[in-house]
Amino acid sequence: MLDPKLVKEKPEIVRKMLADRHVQFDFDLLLSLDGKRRELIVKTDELRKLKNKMGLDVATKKKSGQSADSVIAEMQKVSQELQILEADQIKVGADYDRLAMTMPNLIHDSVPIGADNSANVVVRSWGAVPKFDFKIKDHIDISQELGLVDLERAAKTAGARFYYLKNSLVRLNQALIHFALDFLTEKQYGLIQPPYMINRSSMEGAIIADDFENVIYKVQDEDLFLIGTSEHSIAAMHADEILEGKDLPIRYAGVSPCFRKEAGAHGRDQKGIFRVHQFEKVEQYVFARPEESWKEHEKMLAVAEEFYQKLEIPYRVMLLSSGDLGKVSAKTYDIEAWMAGQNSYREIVSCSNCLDFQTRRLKIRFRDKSNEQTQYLHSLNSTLVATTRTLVAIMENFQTHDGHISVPKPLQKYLGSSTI
RNA sequence: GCGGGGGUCGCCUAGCCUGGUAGGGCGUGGGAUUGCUAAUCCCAUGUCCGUAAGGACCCGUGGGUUCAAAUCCCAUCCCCCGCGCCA
Repeated sequence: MLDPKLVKEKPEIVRKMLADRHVQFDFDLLLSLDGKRRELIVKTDELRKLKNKMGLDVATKKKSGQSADSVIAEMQKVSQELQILEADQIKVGADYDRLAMTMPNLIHDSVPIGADNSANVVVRSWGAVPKFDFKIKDHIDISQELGLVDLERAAKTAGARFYYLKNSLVRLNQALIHFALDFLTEKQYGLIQPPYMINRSSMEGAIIADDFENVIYKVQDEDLFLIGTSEHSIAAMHADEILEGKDLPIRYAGVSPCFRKEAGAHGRDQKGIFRVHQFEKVEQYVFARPEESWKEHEKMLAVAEEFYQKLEIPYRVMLLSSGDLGKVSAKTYDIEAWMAGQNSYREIVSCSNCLDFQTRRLKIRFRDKSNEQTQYLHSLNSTLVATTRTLVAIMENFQTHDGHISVPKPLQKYLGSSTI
């Protein structure tokens, strides 16, 4: 959610953002609702003032033994009038909120302007693309031949985009998680294993309405939703809190399964475990002071890059354009890993600065001294590792001529072997 | 799941029975006083609308009763204690 003051005072900034993002949004309606909303606030406030004054009058009269009947009769009228006006105010307020909650975040100046991902910019590349002196396979073939994934049976029991991991791939999956947690622990991140289901109001803090349709699974008959990432749980964790400035920045390493509908992804990455409804992820989530969030953003990206360098997975860093940017994010870097079997770079990390967009929705503020004005924090999130996609990269890049997989060095100790 | 207790403006707490401006303590900031420190005293310390003056809102949440609700009634969420069930 954007600062209502900014929306009112500098609408041209919002209009430019909407144009740059190429989103449909009825901003004029929002402005007119905002005007109505303010107008009704003033009117009801005045009526309440009158009512409060009369109430006092009644109390004083009664105490001194005088009759308050005429004031009470008058108050009755005012109360009725107020009730009607209040109903109006609630309706307009709700309309405004509903619309305002769907408005995307501001865009940072450094973000390239463009309609879609074709305007994304390569920031840098790391690592040499591996060369093979034999005919390489993709992760589907490799995993089938080594008995590491069963897609057919998963289709039978759960549907498309599910999988049974088997044998050493189960261990490799766990090894990635274990390594990622050790890696972030060393960097002083606090470990968090969050609720995998959260209620609607918490979920609304982290995401925008469309996502409920396209990515989030709902639990039947309960006010509960399966998280699409631990980001959702962790964002809401400090809702309605005032944090102490001395504790900032707060850096969390979230670990959880992630559940995603993948609606609208029909036909893309249909087979294999690249795009699935469920996977494990270790996530970086940071609450920072506003003036420090851009520094933290670069830091999180650097942490993610270091992780893939340790795994020796070649990658490139992309800066997403305005049209490709997620709605809650003001700036996003993706890390795309080289995937030999697909002969291309594919997304494995998304690193975003959401500014005060999420914290404003969730009322997460801070201050240095208890009598100071509170400020909204900035929140940032970045993948450290989403296991299935990294498993794809490992299987494809580390395949050997005899049809096996060599295990990246940092994972060997967790796995207890150097090949699969 | 059942029975009992509870949720008050950063933290603690009074008020609820008996409806009528939410009071106190702590913390924090400022000021006064004081060789220094400490102690003491005064003021400030939530959200929203407003350029401001000012005003409204705020007692877990949502309804209801009433001229008027922190207070009475109903529903609901969460926490604590006991019982039951349970990996």
